[in-house]
Amino acid sequence: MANKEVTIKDVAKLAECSPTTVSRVINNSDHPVSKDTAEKVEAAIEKLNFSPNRIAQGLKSDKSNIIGVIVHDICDSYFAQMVKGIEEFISGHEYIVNIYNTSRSVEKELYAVSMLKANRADAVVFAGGALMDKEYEKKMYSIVEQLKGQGTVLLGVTPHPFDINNISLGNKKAAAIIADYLVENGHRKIAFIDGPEKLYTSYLRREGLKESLLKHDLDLEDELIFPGDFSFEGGRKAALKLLDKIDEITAVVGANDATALGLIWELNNQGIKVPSDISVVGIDDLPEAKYSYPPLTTISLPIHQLGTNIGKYLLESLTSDQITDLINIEMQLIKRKSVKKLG
Amino acid sequence: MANKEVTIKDVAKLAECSPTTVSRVINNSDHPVSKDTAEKVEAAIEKLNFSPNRIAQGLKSDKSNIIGVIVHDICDSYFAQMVKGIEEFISGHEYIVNIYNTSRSVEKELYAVSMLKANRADAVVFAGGALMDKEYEKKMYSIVEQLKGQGTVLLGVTPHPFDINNISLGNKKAAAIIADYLVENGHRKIAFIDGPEKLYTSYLRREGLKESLLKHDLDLEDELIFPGDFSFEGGRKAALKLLDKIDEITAVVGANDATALGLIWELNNQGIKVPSDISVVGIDDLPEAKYSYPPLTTISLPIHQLGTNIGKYLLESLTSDQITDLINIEMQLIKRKSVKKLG
DNA sequence: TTGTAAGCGTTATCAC
DNA sequence: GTGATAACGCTTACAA
Repeated sequence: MANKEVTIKDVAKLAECSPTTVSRVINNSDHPVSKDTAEKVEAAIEKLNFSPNRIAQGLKSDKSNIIGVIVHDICDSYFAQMVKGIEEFISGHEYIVNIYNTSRSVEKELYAVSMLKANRADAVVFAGGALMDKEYEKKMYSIVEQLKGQGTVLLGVTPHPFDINNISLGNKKAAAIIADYLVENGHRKIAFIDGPEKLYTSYLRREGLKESLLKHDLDLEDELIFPGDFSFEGGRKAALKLLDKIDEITAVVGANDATALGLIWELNNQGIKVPSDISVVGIDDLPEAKYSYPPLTTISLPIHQLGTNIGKYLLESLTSDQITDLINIEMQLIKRKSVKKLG
Repeated sequence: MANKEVTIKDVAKLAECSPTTVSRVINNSDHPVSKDTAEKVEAAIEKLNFSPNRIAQGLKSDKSNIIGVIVHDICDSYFAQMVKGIEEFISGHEYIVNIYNTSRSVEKELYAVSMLKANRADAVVFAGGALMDKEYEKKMYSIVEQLKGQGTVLLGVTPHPFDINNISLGNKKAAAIIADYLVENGHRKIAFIDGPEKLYTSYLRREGLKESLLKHDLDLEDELIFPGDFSFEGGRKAALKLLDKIDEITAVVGANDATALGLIWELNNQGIKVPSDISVVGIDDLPEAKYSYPPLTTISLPIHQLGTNIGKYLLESLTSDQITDLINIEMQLIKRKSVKKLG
């Protein structure tokens, strides 16, 4: 910007009419405009390469056309998929998709939300899971309420500790399905590579596994829960720590696919065969999950489709008055080659 | 938005002063304000949870605080890295990072740019390579000129066919380094898996390889150039086509890492050993390149750092008057295990 | 069918 | 130190 901008006035002057008329033309207003003037206006717009200043329109209409998307890490395939889905749907409808990477830092989450508030975002998607942190909960609660006061459409993926519409991803259920499947295949001693410590999603997946195992009278022992961080590297490191207990266990569940993939890689690297020596399962079904050695058995959460659903939901909430459908995500156990059936 | 927004007037009323004074406080203006009133204003801001409407500020100051980033596909690790780098730097400075996925479609590229124009973006990064397409060149040229007229800061990664500041990634040089290395290792018959057809980056990498091979009196034969699309899947498909010629060639260059990785995977899958049966090289050095079987020899382009450099450059161009440094990217041959030294 | 004027929330200019 | 007022580019009553 900064330089000289073509405004509605310039168009009006060239078309020899008032700015009002120009406005009516560009907005296809139902207020009548004679064909003659309309054509003159169109011609002027064309000639001047005019496009209405959406900032100004936004100020007037009390809409920013900004949709904030808060993720933990766009380099994580999981988030990239989701963001892409959202963007596909939303950005084609003249919205600005504004992303924030927070690295699961409380500070950055708060920063993102305050920016979004200051920019009067029309909608905000909390695409990353909630943080289990007192400060996060308290301050987020407050600012989210302010956002609501502004009329912002809010949507969370997985539960969040403030009062917004949350899409359930069925994290507990996913882990439960895995537990059942593993037990069904004769596994009794199962280890778990955890997700990020403060992340609620980690908690849900861990507890889901624990609870379901308990139903089979099995324990997820504390010393078989290894720390992780939802990353490939985290999975690799966990594999190294797992080595000590490798003879005690027959299967490992990674808190997500990235973890499971890193796990498999390092296990292979250490000469341990998957699944003959040990079985591995993940959650997410990332595109790369089918290309590991062996291909990863996992739970598919259709993340990209979730993204487009989110986009659709937002668009409906923002523009139409009809009640929008709930968003349902169907998960599915994808049986590939990383689990062995035990005698 | 839509509901009731807290404005500077509300703050003024509560602090018993004029909006002007409030404005001076929130902007740390050098215009004097008594300590007393300043405190009352601060208190009122606190109490009302006021944050200035950046849309309105933008209208006034002729700045949108929007930085557009146009990529081909955010799910592509290459772009995810770059966007993350840009976002890290930029978004912390109160800018809105607005991304567009264009899937290398002329239409979507144009759409993105016109949106960015309408939103009076302060800066636009053409993060994806240029398309080799007449319509793209012509229409882009026109709208880019309009953007320039608005004072938008423009930056291209790799050359673009319109007059903007472009960062050279050294695509030709990267391919040349690979050619030299392969020849040095005794390879004479080399195949190439191409990138997307209309993409200028593909052209550069292909020509770089061709030219450098020629210096060694070697030919990159047309029938040894296989189509690809910069994706893992594309690499896999190419591997299948390559099978026919497998006995003629000793090495394959993937136009990027994703391609090379897909190639290696499918080659393994077909029982062909890398590098003992055939050598494979990529370009980019994605994080995942070191985890293939065998780890991929490639050229490292520090994409994430490039992203932060871009962020820095934009910020400087936008805010400071001092001349900004050029952005230099150092490439490097990363020798891993996918190339065999021939007799 | 067209146009005038007020106002969206902010800030720069110019008084006082 | 403080505050009216106009203006940014646009839209929306309200007139004509």
